[in-house]
Amino acid sequence: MVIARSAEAKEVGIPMGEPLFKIKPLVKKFNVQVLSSNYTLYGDMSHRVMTTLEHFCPDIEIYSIDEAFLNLHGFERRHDLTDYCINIRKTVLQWTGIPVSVGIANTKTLAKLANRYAKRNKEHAGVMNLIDNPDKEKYMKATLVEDIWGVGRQYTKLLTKNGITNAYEFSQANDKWIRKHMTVMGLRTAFELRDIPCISIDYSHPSKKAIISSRSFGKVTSNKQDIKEGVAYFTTIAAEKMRKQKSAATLLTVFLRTNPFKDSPQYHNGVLCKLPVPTDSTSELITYAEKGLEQIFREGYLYHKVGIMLTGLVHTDRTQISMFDPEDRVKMATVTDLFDKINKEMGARTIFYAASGIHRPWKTQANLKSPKFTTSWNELLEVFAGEKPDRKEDQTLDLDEIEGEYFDSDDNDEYDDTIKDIVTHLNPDPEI
DNA sequence: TCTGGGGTCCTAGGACCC
DNA sequence: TCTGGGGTCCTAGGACCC
Repeated sequence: MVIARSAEAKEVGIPMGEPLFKIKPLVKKFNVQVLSSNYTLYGDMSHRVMTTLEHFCPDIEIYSIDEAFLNLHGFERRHDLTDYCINIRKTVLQWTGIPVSVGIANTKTLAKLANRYAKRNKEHAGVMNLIDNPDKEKYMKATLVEDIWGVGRQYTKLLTKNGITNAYEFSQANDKWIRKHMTVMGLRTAFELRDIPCISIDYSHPSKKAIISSRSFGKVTSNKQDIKEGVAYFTTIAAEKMRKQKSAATLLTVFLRTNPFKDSPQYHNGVLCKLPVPTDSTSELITYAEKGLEQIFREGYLYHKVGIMLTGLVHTDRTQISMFDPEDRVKMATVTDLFDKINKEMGARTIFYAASGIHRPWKTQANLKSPKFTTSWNELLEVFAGEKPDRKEDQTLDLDEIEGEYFDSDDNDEYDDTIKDIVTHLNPDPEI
């Protein structure tokens, strides 16, 4: 499915949200380069960009993988803000190869608006300053309501119906009307467009309140075993993410559904499991997730997607224990720690619960994935002077092949010893 | 005739964001 | 053949408490 496009792809008419098979002719005709998403690579590059930005301004809110707000308050005394940001842009490009655009304004909403023009209009060189800008009203009038940060599809419909079509008109609309129809969120947006800051910059990295892990299957399946594996797999992923932010879950939701784009019989359902004691243990969570699945699974449907969600998150240091808890939590924590350490040092899924599947036939397709150039030794970019030497292994190894090599290798004894070494190194207690 | 005032927690749904 | 994944905030209503 198309989830991001370059300017060139937009130009030849590649639409957002279309499944690839529907746009094959366009792709062929214009030789459009198609890539499966590679979040490891994007995460690493994002981190490099953000680190670069911190050189210029320590007060930074990392808003998403590709956006950040910098608080330049006070910088105007020593710098021309536009020049300063042109320099930021230049440096990010030089250090990371990533082109960025910068919008400058007194509020976040206006900065986002400015950014749109910085990005689109070549003449602005990627930077656009709306502070004391004589053309500010002109730009606001040229911005459709649907392009305002905080105005989505539904509000666009509502506003258009009421004769409000651009950002300027929205900023001038009646407060009571906005409050009534768009709640305080809408009113905050309107205030921000009037240059009154209502959305503060959040420098803290608040921990997540919910963690979801779900995926569409590469192929629909009615096989309960596959679905059970999927549930265990997604639970593993979510639990690892949760442990990284030192949280434990009190609630676990399991959900599954058939393919809504098909004419086949439809079914979707979810169930919320209350955990007796907040936990971050993968094995315990898998147990509950499987119990949840038992409750909602129905035979005879072609399932397309399953997932789990962890909520009611509390800090691991502040969990309420139970007097009647049958589990040995100390032992469980030791196992979990070791599990995470091995996977951190040896690579993801070096050790995993068999419940989460080995071959995972239901795996999502990602046939066109780019290499993890910056985070995997096996996938480093190679540069050759002259002709490329003959090599057995291809540079863009498929994950399956990597796993295959690993497990099929003849020297399994050596492999076992390595594992043993690592385990004793990490935890010298022979009991564990 | 006339029936208070101030809270919490939970769930579901709706809007938005990247 | 084939249609993404992961989040946040706000509101309203029901059930309950003192």
